[in-house]
Amino acid sequence: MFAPQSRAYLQDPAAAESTVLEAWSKEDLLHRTLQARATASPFVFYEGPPTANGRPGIHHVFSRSLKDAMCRFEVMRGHRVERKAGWDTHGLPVELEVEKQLGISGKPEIEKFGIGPFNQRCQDSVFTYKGEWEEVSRRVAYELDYENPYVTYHADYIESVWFLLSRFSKNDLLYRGSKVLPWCGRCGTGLSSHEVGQGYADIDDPSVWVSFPLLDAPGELAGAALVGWTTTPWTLPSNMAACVHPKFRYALAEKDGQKLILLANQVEAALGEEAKILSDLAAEDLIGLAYEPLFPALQESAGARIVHEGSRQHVVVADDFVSADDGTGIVHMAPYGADDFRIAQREDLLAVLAVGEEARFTTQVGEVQAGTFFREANQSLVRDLKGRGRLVKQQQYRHSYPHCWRCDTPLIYFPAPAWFLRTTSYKEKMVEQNRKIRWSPAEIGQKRFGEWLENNIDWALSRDRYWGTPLPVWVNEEDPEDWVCVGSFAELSELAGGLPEDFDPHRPVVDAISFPSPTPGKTGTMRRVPQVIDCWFDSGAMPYAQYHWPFENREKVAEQFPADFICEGLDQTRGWFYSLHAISVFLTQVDQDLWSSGELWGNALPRLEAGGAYRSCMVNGLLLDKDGVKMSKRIGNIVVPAQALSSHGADAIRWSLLSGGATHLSRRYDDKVIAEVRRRVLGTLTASYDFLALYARTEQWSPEAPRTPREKRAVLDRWILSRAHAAAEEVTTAFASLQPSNALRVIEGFLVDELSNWYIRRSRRRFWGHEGEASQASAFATLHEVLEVVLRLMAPITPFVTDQLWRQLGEKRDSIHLATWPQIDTDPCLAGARDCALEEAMDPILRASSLGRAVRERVQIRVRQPLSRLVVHVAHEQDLGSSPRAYSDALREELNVKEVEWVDGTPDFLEVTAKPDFPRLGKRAGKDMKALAAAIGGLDRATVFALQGGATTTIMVEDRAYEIEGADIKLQTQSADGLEASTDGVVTIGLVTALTPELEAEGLAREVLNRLQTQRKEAGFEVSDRIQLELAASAELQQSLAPHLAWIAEEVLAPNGLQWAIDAEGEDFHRWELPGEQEIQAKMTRISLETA
RNA sequence: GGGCCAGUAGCUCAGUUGGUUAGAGCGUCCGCCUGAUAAGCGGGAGGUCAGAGGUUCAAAUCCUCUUUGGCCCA
Repeated sequence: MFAPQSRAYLQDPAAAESTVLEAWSKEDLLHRTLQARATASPFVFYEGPPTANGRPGIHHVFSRSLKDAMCRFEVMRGHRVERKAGWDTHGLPVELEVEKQLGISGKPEIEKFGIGPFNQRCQDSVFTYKGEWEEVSRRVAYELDYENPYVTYHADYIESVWFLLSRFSKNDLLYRGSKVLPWCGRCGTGLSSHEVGQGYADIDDPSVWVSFPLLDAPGELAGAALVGWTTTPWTLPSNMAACVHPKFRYALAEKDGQKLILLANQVEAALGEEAKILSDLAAEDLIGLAYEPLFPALQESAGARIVHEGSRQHVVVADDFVSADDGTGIVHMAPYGADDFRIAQREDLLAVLAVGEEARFTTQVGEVQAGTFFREANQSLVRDLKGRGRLVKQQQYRHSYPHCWRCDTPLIYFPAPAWFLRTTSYKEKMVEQNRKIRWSPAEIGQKRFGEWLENNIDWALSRDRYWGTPLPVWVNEEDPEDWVCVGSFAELSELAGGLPEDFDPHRPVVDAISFPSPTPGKTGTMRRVPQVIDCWFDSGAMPYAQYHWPFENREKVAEQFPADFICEGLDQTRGWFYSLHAISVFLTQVDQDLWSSGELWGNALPRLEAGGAYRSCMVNGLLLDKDGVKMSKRIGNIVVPAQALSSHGADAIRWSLLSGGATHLSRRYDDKVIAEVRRRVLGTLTASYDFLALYARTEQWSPEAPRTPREKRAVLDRWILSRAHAAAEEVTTAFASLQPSNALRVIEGFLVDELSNWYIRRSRRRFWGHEGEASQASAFATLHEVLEVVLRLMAPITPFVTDQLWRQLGEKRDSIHLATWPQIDTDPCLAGARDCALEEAMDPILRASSLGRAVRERVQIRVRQPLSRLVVHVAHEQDLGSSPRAYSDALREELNVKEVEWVDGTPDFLEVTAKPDFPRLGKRAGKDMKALAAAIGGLDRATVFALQGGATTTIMVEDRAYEIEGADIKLQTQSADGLEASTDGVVTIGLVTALTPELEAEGLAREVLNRLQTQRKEAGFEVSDRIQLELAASAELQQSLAPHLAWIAEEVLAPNGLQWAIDAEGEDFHRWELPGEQEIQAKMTRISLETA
């Protein structure tokens, strides 16, 4: 108890923290915390699973500190917070890493290697950095249960995912379609967007303007042709429609007797100067018109593939994706493009491909033979069109085009078969449910996430990959429309007549399972589709799959759903935030069949709360380096968590990450800022504790000592307790409203300014008993209580140092993390401690002392020199809840004056002017405000003071009368002559600076005392050591000091008084200069307690 | 190209429902204090609140446009 901590902690925080960590693991703190809250109401937290095949970075420390702080806060508030860890283990990044390890690349090589061995490698690799993750988590005190994590590749987890998919299927929300992917024909695979991003290169393509003669066009459009523009002539055989922008204006132009239609401002660029504009057209004039196809209908040729059945073809449609910047404002549409495909579905267009998965033509088109590589067809297609008079213009066009990052082959955009979830069918429910989520910051939910939901498109669920949850869909070989989505291993076992022992649902085991069609009247074998599912679905399924719901733990999930709180990075908006939301809204609000009977497979199925998967969501921004540059391996500005933690300690890092700026903004990580936090915040905290501990030790104060009732404590004590109450209230609000950085600001202000720099500094003498025993007891009790409050307020943020200090504040204490939060209405230290009147009264004191120091500096009189009198005037003093005059002593000591004089009425040394209270009068006066402000500014001194005394006055603005009372004005005081004065507009002080010989002598005495105290410290004496003291000085100085010798002796703990030395020549004598060209010498020796 | 966010002192950031002296920390200069602080305190200098326009008696705050940066999407 009360061992010093500050020095050790600041010098080597990592060492100090490791001691605490050892204690936690010895005490098994995590489990004891859960046990202590076993019957408490749950606060549900979901851990967003990280991928363990990448190393943890400092940005993970950021989000983990946030999550941990919020959870610790809720635990202290009395909730049970289960913290199940989780690992995201599937997906492309894992596969790419394994490909790199194996030195292979691309799907053909993976299949050559074998899907089984490949997936085994994936599974082995996903926990490569698991140990590092756990260590970083442990080291930053991210309290998480790593013993029972959920793992997305575990069979149980996958089975839950299958169940959810089968529910989508049973609600007819799972369907097969096509998805346009960037596709490499050589590798035979789709590429993810980040792969595409790696492979852009400049390429020359023909840029062609092609005419589409209208069929059966009305009026002046008869005989006219649309002009479409494209840089991919190879897509023209698949042309299915022409698209205009619904808001653009088009022109009917004439050139060489041909009537052509295109954007008005592109006429000259496309057709040349000789073209004439005949008339202006709106998009509506064109929409729905049919035109002559460019090539014979593809659907009739063998080898072409229909990717979207539709009843319309070769018509004009409209969409606002059309750009006016290049081209003609009329876009040729073919099924090789995401926009094109989307519009084809909406407009019921027939979409037919002439190019297949190998990026080669699959059918003959004109001179182009089947088997031609797509780009090589460009030239002959253009020649063909030219020959038929359909080519309006041609150019070469250099542009940036995506290439396969593996083999440099130009990519095509290609509609591949894919499975979708029809999320659009319940979009409104998702939007509505989102409004109930508490977002921090709110605008992410309303805007970024909300608008993303508004523009929801069906979830493209399938991936043509290997390492992932297999899509549990089996299709009849003979009839593609006969398919089934399997919802459990038992169901699969029943269909397939048994499963292998220790069934691993991954590929390729699952691919081998086939069974006869279960559909009555159907023959044929059911085989699994080759795809796996988007791993975002895996992680979005975690509320259920982490407990193998609904196969097990039904009650548990009912309790642990939804989450009260989740917290992840901004990049999760379209990731985890969405997948959690989409699945939960479907399951709890769309799938009524599931819940209608209240049971499943004969066992009770507790209904989950209808709605989203989380009630509140905190979003954090990116972490940049100290110069605001994104961290990347390439630049080498990565901050390695282990290094940062060992040099600064976790507390300082946690504090600085949580304190700066709004959490959702990207922020910088700077070592200097963290070192500053360590000094300013943690240094002040430990020093405040050390102060208490030092005097508790030397004065033998015990926390068990009877406590002075609060009403009998000194006003300063009651003031700091009241401030602690206010701080606790604000901190609680900040945490509860998901704004932890506000909490830190409040704590810092309270700790540094109010507790350390005012309360402790002003109370020091009381601790060593100079103000009497009652005052000492009151001070000890108060500081002990306030430290207990501030430690608990900080515990969620800086869990190490707070626990370490907490355990020092009493005998054999348990961890602070098992303590209860300082609730303002129930905490014994805080309940009823708020005294606003007292706080109001302290404010002028703080202002006056600040002003007083400023005046002393201006007139160059140091604070050690006593002055006779301080005059203070406080504007509106009578409106304060209690009088600041109660703190006269604090002010007197702080400014070292003999007397504080409080003046009221109309003090002579003040000039005073009035200003209107704008918020108050603005509402009343409105447009007259300016005139009224001028009139108030012109009020004379007598009137202003009269108003302060309760009188009223009437001010006319034109013919409107305004009755003005004291509360309507604010005083601006300025000091006049007579005193050295200063003002901040509220408090005005005057300092009498005249020095008498007595004051000068006392000033000298204090100089001497200061030198002696400094010497005591330099000599390494304990604060309670008694000393023997010999002094030497001139006769003149001896005379000046004479009246103060007893006082000096008392202050420096020299029980035998001061002796004047005859001979001060020895080495033991120190010599100091004093103001006034005086000097003094002293010899100091420690004496034992017995002789004292 | 679209959406969202941000731009306040040299740096990092506060700034409430619009209210008239725009604050803090760091840095810098000057001074002070110390029987808690590898510290601390006070003061000075430092601001076109990114720019322009608008609404209002009153704008850092609300609206529009411009501009710069970040993130997401295409």
